Amino acid sequence: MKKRPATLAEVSKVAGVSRMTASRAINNQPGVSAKTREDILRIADEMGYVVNPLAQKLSTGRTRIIGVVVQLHTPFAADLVLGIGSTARNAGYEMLAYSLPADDSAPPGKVVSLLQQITDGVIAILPYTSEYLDTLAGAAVPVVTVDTQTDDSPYPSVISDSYQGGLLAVRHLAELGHHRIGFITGNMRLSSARARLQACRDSVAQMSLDPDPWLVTEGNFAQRGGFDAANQLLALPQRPTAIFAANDLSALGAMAAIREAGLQVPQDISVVGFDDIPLAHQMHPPLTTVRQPLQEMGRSAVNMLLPLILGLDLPSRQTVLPNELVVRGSTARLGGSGRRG
Amino acid sequence: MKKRPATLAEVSKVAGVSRMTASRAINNQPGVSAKTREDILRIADEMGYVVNPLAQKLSTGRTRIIGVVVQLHTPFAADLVLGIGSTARNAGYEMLAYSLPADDSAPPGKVVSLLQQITDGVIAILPYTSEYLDTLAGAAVPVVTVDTQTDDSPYPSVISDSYQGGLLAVRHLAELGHHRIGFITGNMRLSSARARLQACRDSVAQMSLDPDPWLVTEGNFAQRGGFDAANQLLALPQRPTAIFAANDLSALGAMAAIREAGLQVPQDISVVGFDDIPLAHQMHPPLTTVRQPLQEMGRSAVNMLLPLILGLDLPSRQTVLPNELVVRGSTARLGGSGRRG
DNA sequence: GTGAAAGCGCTAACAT
DNA sequence: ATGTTAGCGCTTTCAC
Repeated sequence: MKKRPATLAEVSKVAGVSRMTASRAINNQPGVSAKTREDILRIADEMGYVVNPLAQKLSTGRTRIIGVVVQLHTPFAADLVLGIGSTARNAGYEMLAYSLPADDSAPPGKVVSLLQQITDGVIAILPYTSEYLDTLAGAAVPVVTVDTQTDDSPYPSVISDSYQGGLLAVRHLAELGHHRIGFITGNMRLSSARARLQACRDSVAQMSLDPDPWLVTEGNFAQRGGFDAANQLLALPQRPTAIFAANDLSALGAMAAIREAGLQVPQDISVVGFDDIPLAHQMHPPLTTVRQPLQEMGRSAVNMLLPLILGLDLPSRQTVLPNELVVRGSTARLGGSGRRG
Repeated sequence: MKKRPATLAEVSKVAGVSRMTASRAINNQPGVSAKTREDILRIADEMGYVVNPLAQKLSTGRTRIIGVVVQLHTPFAADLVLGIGSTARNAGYEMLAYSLPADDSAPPGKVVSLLQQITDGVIAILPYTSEYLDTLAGAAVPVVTVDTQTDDSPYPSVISDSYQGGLLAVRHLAELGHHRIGFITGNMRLSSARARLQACRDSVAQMSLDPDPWLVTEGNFAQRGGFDAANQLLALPQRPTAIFAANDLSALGAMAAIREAGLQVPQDISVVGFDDIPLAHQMHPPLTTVRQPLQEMGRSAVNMLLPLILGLDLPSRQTVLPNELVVRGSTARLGGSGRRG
């Protein structure tokens, strides 16, 4: 227990060379004879030597660590971090995550400066309410943001295409024969919510679906909002045969409302969500939804960050990834009695 | 963009004092006149100065950062990390998380040495299959483990009391009038699974429940295992009126099996799980289950780690936290037709 | 091919 | 109350 790790100086001493030679050997740099190098490597290994990235950073400014700022208890966090971590590792970087507290209480400046002193670059996955964005501008290391909510970050960023995802959802319902489709919006302050709604509007026009404005109800991306909005839809003189909720949480709320009204999903009403949270496929029936490619988004973020770290220019400041429709049991052909058709 | 953060030397120069004086002022150490201190702090603030924890570590061996090793995509991770993070912050520490890859591919040695060079102490939340434990023994910084699975870590650790939790579950069912209770075990390699089973056995004996050995079926902590085990139970000549599954995933599997058999939860069979995963309260009916106090476990881990960091002795090497029964809709009074009684 | 010197940003220990 | 020296572990630069 508690034995200090070996230092370069110790290794070089045992090997009978200078620290520099040892450093060169260990970092695979030229200027060391094959034999010397081999000896040094063997000794270093025996002594369990591992470079101290901090000392390295102090000296060279690099640690080969990338930092992630994220609220870990957020539904998207796990998959994004997974994508980031594995991609980083493949590129020879390690990843360290800083989890923002739920209450926005951590001084943004502190977090960023902490991270930039440890890492070579930062990927920020930000709660949309945060003012961290401003602080990021002053960072000494490159920053890439991943945005699951607003779709309009001013920073080099990775987003998914909410509009395209909305299209996917509505088209799926239309193909099942639905033409009276209710829509539950998200928090309209977020551009993702607006994009999803716009996709609906455009689809309604292009596919000549029922244009009744009452079919658009306002949710807030929360379960309760979905529940209330669905109840409004169900109370319409002519209720919709399908509902597209702007996110899965709203969709769950909607399904609850539908059940409480004595109706069945998907027999009486089809429901589509957006996000594919883990819960989605565990529901009864499992939820048809639009999935953001979270792991891919994480990977893309790393792939944008690495060139920046090396001081290279970025081909484009924004990577937009397409969403994917995941068809499950909550949608069925209009009038069909079985699952889906 | 990209402006290097201010250094202590720069601040002290502007303030017209030596670096030491500035250092003392900024670190709230004695030996600086009130006025000088105030000036320095103001200037530091204006210049946006923040200590470089790496340099600090190099010099003092401390960073006031604690590290967490965890698989972030694991169900318990989020809550544990939340508890760790907030407690650490309250104590004036920051938290950085290293996420273990799913495939056990990260060389344990590297991870630990990386972390110990950046942090003052490490909290390890380990996948039970890992050999990280061995490596932790050689760490240069104190290590505390949080164990949601095995209940028997050789390190200073925080665990929850599986035996007590099992008692809670069975007693609840017994109080509802059930005396023929089926049990679905977990992966018996894990002591948590063994403790939960033992709690059942002891309860059966003490509460004079039906001792039929066929009522104990083997699961594996996975949904599929729960499904299969439940089918065995349902096939018994005299099937149980209640099932206690060793974790929520198994319980979900069991509920699916029950539904497929044309029976209803809780009217025909009550089901209790263990863990209180987020899904549990979203099920239909929502699952009655035993909850591990994850955030508290995180907090306890920090509270164990901090004294160790300061070189103090620990009152006890293991903190055992009680679990809590969360009664929801999946359990009902035997014979009662309504929800629960 | 190898080594000595200097410095990254900071602080403990020892002056003054 | 303040400053000076030395050194944490490493690498860059320049000399040999």
